Amino acid sequence: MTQTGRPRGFDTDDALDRAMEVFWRHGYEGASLTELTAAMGINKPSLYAAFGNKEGLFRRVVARYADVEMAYARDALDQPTARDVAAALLRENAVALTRPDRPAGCLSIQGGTACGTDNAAIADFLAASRLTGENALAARFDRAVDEGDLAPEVDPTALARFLSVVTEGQAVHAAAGAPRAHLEQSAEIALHAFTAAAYPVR
Amino acid sequence: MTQTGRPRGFDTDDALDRAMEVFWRHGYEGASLTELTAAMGINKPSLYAAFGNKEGLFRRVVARYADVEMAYARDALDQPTARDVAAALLRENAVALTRPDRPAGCLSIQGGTACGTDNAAIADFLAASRLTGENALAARFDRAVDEGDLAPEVDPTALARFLSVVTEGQAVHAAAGAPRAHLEQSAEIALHAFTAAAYPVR
DNA sequence: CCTGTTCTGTACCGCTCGGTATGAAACGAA
DNA sequence: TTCGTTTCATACCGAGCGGTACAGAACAGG
Repeated sequence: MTQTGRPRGFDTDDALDRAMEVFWRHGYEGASLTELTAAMGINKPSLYAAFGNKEGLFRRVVARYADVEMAYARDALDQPTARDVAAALLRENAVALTRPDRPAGCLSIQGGTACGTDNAAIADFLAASRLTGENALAARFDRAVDEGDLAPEVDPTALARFLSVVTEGQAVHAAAGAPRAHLEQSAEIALHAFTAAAYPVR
Repeated sequence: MTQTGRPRGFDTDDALDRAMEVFWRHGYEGASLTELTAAMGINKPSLYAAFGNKEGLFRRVVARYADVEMAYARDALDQPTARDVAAALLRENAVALTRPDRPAGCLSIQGGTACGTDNAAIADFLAASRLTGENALAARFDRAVDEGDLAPEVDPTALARFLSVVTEGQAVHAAAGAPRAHLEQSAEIALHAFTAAAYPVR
């Protein structure tokens, strides 16, 4: 069906990328519609027509963030061994959190760890989004047990949880201005720990 | 000097504790003066007379939080060895983040990881507050090197940074609703990693 | 008692927030 | 050209924000 009416004057993905940077830098509540529309180059009615409301825009932004900015986390799952998965994840995480052309830290943490009473749904949504990644990691380690890469006595979900904790801590540190080298240093120590826990007999 | 005038109708520390819970739960920006004064049982003019303004109140709250709620972190530094310090810190951290009579997580993270443009000073203040703890930890590990507890080739600040990353990640996880057992599980894995990094020759 | 000082409660300020009514502008179809 | 449809820009809405003016109430000292 050919669309009728006046054509949209902006590209949706471009607008989402501009909005992403604002949410990333200021969080859900800290990002005002004034600042969002200014960054996106559109007016409020256009935003509401395209995305419903502020929360709808945020959810679209987070979905795009997961697609584009978190690709390295999905790619890490393709590594051949559990140790390689952990290494790729932690190292790429340190790089992603300190990209000079992006705000420091992670949208999923910066976006809404602390939200007002009414916006508790935002914090829950982000927590669920992070949990999805953690579960994917646990599933990958389950597979590693099946493949004989990990010993049967190790707990795949515990390993995934530990890596999730470290990546989130890295994000907090990065948002506070920690340089990439510091994060990489911590990543290597965490990797030692992961190896010790994942390959106990050695 | 005996004070003149009408006596204050509320206890400062009690009021700070009530305000702490509100900031802890909703963050700096998410906590409105209406909610704060309601929880503290006072009116806005009393708040402004006693604490200056919202930011002044928050700084007093954070100072009290560090004194009262973070005592376990200072106590951990008194452990005899670096490994015992790390163990006490990580384990007590897991407990503190999931106390049933407190909001989940940590005020220092929940309070203001993401703040609006004008309140960037709040995020910086909290980051500096966390860095103080990290530096105290590094100083403790420096001492451990001097005492021969840690080998000269280990990097005390790197160890402190790693523990700081883990505790902050635990705080994020706890705020998302993770149970205490999950945090303790991750703490043990991190402790393995710490031991491997801190006592390499072994 | 009266006076000076400090605190308390009410009622209010300007401002910004998220969200919207409205009419003009820009297209495809006929 | 005219129409139906969709998006655009302006201007506005009620509500809640952080912060304050003001007058009365509660104390100590004289």
